[in-house]
Amino acid sequence: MSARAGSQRAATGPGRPRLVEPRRNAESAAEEILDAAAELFTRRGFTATSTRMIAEAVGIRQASIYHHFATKDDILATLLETTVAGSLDRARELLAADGPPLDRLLDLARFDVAELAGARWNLGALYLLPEVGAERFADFRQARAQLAGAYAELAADVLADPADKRVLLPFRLVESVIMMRGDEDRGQLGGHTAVGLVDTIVGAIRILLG
Amino acid sequence: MSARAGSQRAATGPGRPRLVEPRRNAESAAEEILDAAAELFTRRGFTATSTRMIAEAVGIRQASIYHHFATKDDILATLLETTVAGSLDRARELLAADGPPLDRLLDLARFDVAELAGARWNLGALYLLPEVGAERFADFRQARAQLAGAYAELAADVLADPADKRVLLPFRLVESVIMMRGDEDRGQLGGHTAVGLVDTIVGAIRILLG
DNA sequence: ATTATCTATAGATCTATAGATAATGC
DNA sequence: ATTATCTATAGATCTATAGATAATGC
Repeated sequence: MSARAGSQRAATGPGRPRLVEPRRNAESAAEEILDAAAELFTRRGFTATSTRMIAEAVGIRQASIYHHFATKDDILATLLETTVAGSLDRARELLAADGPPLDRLLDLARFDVAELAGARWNLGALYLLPEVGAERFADFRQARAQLAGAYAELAADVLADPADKRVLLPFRLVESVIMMRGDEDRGQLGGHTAVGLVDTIVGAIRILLG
Repeated sequence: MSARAGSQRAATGPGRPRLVEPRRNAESAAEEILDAAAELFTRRGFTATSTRMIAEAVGIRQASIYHHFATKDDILATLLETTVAGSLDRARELLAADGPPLDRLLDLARFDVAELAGARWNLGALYLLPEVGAERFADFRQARAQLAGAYAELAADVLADPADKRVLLPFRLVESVIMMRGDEDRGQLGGHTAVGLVDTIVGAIRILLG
């Protein structure tokens, strides 16, 4: 039984062989492309990342990307949708659930912060790309607005006052992990790590609404 | 005395005349370019904004930009440095000042939040551009890291414990105005405005460190 | 003479398409 | 036959430079 480091895909299957063996942790060519794009889009930005760079990071030719995605926009749209989907499902469950609103809010916050802090790349940084303001990504923006709305609704229940402007803060504290990770990646978060700050952020939400 | 709407520059002076009259609120051609670039970089991003778009927003030809800035990078570097300089000066004054650390921290926070919320464009969004990670902008990143350090130092004095991880939160709460304004610009901040949240954010910092 | 603009363009991209090639699968 | 890759390239940019032009200032 020959061991292969990591979980790179086998280089077999239909189609003309690649010039270079697969090296990304991914289960399909499309996922190799998404993984490389996630790394590059979060580090360098969307427009500043060319399809050639993505292809080189995967180990295929630039044109081969277009067998899996019709446009470069579609790659970003796929990344945005898959990263928000899990949080939004969880938010809807917790909105409909019973129990103290504070517990449900902190549950949601812990889930999101852990995901943002622990993902292989700083996927939350995709939300901050200015290009996401384009009409093409309106569906994603709406999903994210619904997630923000769920945070506000739970917080309003905790405070028993929907007019209290503090209802907006839990979502923003969760988002702050994105900036912390960005600074961490550039070695500018002092001795801290985003992962080590999960409890601090969740604790801050509890204090603020207490 | 003939009135001229706004404070556009007069179209006189040395040099070949423009094809179109100045229309930006600015005191020099360089500042017209910076104003247009600030609007476009914050809305669309750096790489996605071409020098031609900036020139059209000013009312000059694309090549004319290069009489005032040697490269496109220099335009962004100028914007970054001018926006962080005021905060950093204030932070240094407050670090050296007497008085309760909490008062000084809240003073700094109020100053920064008000500036971020009230500026003509969402200049804070420039800090979030992935392109700012490039070596070219290392000076700016260092200045911003020093600002973050000033917040942490004042917060550590308030808590009388530099190891308390909450020292990192005031700076992040201030930054959250950038995201709020971004959502506001896209009509996704509900009925709120970033300006209307200044007191909420400063109040949250007080609660967290109390 | 100096200045700030203009026109024109070189050279380097970048996205996406067309069509060839080399595997597997039936 | 189907699939996934490859090579080649069209057409549209984009940044920056070269040099002409039309003002003011001395």
